[in-house]
Amino acid sequence: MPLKFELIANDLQTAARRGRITTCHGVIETPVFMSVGTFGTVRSLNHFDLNDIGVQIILGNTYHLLLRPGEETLKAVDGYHKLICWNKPILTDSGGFQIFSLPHQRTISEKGVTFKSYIDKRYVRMTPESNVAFQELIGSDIMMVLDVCEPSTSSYDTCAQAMERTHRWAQRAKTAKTREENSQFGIVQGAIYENLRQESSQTLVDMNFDGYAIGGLAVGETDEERDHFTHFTAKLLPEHKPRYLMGVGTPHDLVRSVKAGVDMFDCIIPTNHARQGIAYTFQGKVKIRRLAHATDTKPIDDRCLCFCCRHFTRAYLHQLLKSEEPTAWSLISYHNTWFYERLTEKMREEIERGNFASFASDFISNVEE
RNA sequence: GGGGAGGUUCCAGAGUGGCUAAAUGGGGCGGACUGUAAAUCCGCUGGCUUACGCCUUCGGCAGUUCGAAUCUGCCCCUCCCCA
Repeated sequence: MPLKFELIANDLQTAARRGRITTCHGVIETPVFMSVGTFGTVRSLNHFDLNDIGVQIILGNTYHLLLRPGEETLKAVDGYHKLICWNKPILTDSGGFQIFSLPHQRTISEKGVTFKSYIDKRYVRMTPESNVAFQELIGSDIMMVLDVCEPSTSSYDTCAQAMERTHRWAQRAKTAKTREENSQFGIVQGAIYENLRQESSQTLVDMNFDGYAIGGLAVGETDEERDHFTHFTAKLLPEHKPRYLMGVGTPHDLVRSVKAGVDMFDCIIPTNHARQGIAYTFQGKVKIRRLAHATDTKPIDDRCLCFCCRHFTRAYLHQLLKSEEPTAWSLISYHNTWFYERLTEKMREEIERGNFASFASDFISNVEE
């Protein structure tokens, strides 16, 4: 059966809402942050870590999985959940973003896209239909349609054309879908043009997807534009379906976007920035590589209850980072993922308590970005 | 005591008459990263100045030269080998 989305509470002062998504692989409490696990693992964390942290759902990427392990392996092992030994929900991105963002050779036509594999240089073809078939083979709980992503700073005409193609591809993906248990989300495009966002939302809503993503943000626009278009687009999406803001973002982005009525997020920031030594806390960002932390015997955050903060000091993490020891990346990734999880958990509680607006404004004004 | 090597900007270490405020690393400081080809990338790092530029730097002192981190003499200091 397709996913079920229930609204548990609506904030009275903002568009924030508290919801619950039920999939074949379990329940997801929203707002939710989804950890990015492109290749089958949230980089430098293992499944025990993810379970301890309380990670509810991870992302996979159709583009990467098509190149490796590929169709044959996934068929042989009976899907991605089994391959990666993960029995909670998985959302798969279609790869639209990779086709847009990777600097390799590719040609995009109405039929689909052909690109050169960065692994073995072979040419790979992908159509909206083959993309769905592959995501069904993956066994994704939530499949994203193949979209056309443009930098948000592109011209109106470019963005309009990308959006229109995204719509046609969305319809084809919808038609190609054969399995009930793999839900499917449409992706709203339209860059930073209100009328395009409006048209895109309406068109996709008419196609009746299981949920809707706001795509094409965090690809070149300013923070203000991103915030504006998140609010603007979220409002256009149906109340009774999950809303997913793709690829976003910083802790501030999350709080602002929940306020706008977004239910789902994913972002590489907590794990990617962890590898650069950046730790996130309710007191702001901490750059562990700074000399100031070389002898700092405090944890990243002395109020944090995560494994890393309960056992290790900034001085130790600093030492590990300077020594390029992978343990640093795991520990800080652990902490950051824990922080994102606690942040979204906190937002869920505050929405339920009817206190979200004040929490959000405190967070935005007091926590250093 | 005899023989040898060397002292360069925070560190290591290039440079061995002008293109040198001095390569390259490291360290430090700052920045970027938002649907992960990221263990990545980009600045700055003697002083003053917005800048042009000026001033002070290559162990010390004294020379040679139009010009010296680079050549000469003396001095100081390190290290290695042999006794």
